[in-house]
Amino acid sequence: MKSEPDECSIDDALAAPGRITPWTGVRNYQARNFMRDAMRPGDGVFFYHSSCPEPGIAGLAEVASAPYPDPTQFDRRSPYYDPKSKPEAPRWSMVDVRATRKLPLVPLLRLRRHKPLAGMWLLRPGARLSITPVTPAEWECVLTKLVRA
DNA sequence: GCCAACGTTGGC
DNA sequence: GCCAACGTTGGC
Repeated sequence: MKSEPDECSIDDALAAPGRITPWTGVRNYQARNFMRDAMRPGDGVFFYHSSCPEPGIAGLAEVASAPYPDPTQFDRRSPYYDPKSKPEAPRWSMVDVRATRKLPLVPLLRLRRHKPLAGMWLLRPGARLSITPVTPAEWECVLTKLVRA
């Protein structure tokens, strides 16, 4: 899951009450579908820093709730307000995320150079999705081969 | 700040 | 349902 460290860094997420970050504001259908249809409480999450001087995996987290409607879609004062979404048929879902641990940064460049990860959704050419799936093999690979002690 | 890639919108 | 225009993302 991508987060701009200016908005919410891994340090911010670890300092939040209960280490919980409500993952509001996703307004892309494919990313929403991953949260709504594929994520389960306890699933592992790479906390990725994007749009910053050193993009890369900055920490670990886990899915901490079932999917539920994102309340910001109904909040007129929110930048994520969606006038076309109705409370009786919410358009946007979210999950809560619990930060578990900060990692020595695994830079995007190192991910790209590691051939076994070539198929990772995050690394696909032109990939912009803020939420992308990680296979068990990719998870293990990052943790055992790329995280410096 | 640039720009390529991609998603969304809306006219037809 | 097509497609051009536009907006956004995000690495560089």
